[in-house]
Amino acid sequence: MVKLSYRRGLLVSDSYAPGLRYDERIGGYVGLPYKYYEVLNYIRESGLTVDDRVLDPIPLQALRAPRIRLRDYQERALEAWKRAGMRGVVVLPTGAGKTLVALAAIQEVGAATIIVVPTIDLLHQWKSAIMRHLSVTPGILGGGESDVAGITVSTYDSAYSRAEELGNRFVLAIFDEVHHLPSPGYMEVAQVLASPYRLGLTATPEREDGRHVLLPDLVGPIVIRVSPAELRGKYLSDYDIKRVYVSLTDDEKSRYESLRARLREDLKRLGVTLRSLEDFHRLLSLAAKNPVARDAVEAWYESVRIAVNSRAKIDSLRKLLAEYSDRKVLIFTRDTEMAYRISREFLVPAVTYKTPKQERLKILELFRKGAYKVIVASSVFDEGVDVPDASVAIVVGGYGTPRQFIQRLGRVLRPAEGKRALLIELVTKGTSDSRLSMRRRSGAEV
DNA sequence: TTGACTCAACATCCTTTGCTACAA
DNA sequence: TTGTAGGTTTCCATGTTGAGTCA
Repeated sequence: MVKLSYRRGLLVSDSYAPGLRYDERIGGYVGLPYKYYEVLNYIRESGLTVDDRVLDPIPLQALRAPRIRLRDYQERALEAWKRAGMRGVVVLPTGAGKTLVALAAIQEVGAATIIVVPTIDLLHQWKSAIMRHLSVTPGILGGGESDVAGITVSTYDSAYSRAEELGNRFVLAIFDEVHHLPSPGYMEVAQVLASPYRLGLTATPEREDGRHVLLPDLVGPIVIRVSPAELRGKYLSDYDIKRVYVSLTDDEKSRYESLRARLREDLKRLGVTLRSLEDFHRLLSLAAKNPVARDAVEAWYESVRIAVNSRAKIDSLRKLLAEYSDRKVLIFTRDTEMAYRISREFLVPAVTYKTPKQERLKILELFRKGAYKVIVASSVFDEGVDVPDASVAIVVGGYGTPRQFIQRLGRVLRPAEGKRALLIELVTKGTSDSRLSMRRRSGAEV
């Protein structure tokens, strides 16, 4: 008989299993609680019996709401997750109803569940979805609330600070926007939870730092992946993606070229070549001590700024806004400077991280009602914010990540009668901006 | 309760017209 | 005219958020 228990953020066993190590002080084998499922399976497969005292789930009132009706692809997602032992990541595009799949998973498991989300906005969205579809009031951890219940929604930060105390209280753990989970800090949330059943939700699992390779260990493998292209025209609005190429002005061009020459010269002096992201990281760490490296980084940063925020994009934007004056338009920029420049030039409201919360809500509300036809935003609307529907997205500037591109596209894909959405990318020819554009689209599959 | 503030954590951050070649 | 194809480590800047503190 093997004894298995949970003690202050640790899984404790009186006999060995993979993932556990011997601890002198405890006088037994210990490991991170997320190994519970594996350890339990290992012991059972070894033919031993287990005195399992790990989980102490919070009681959950019977879920009386009728079973959630799912669309065909949502049903496939749920089935794939169940087949994988109720562990894994479901990849669905923004607006395809990931939440419903998760709520159906809660009904399936029928036991204490924690849902972890990255923003307070999502905290509230989940709360209302749970009340609407499951007729249960969930506990809330985060945004000033601290209330634990059979179904609890928490921010990553609050879950992190209370993980030890809550580690063995939930049977199912759902991680919304699960691509955040592999970050060094948030990862500990997944590791301290003993929850044997796990569901990750995202539209874009891949991370620039490559840490998404940790997801199978923390949550489970990707069990289904549906791209926006598969749902267009039926469950998501049909769409077109266009590119509009612009050129630098003579003035910008000479500044851009002199900055690039400065960068090349600095790199030559340093004996550094930039062939990979690692090379660039090396340059960044060098810049902390070395003035030539610092100058190289400055020249690089400034040249990118010129390319991404070129004057011709403003002119091009003017034409596009006139052409689509009868439609709701979301403009996305790379930085706050360009967002405010566009806001001044076209007299449209701008939203950035500097916009006070109340003002942001007001702008979104007026956009929803149609009083505002155009909003310009930096990257604040990329994720975790309930942005009212628009039918045209104009990407003035952005990162080179497929994730941001997919998320921005997702902002115009909410289906409506007779709607055909449009995403227009403004790209400055012959500069690092075209490389960024290439990179973000190459991985996006849209 | 609110708002203003600070702090910590997270995310992004790469190649340059060359030299090839070929498909859409 | 545009797109294609690969190797693996700790922070120059800026942008963004949640939590905590204090008035």
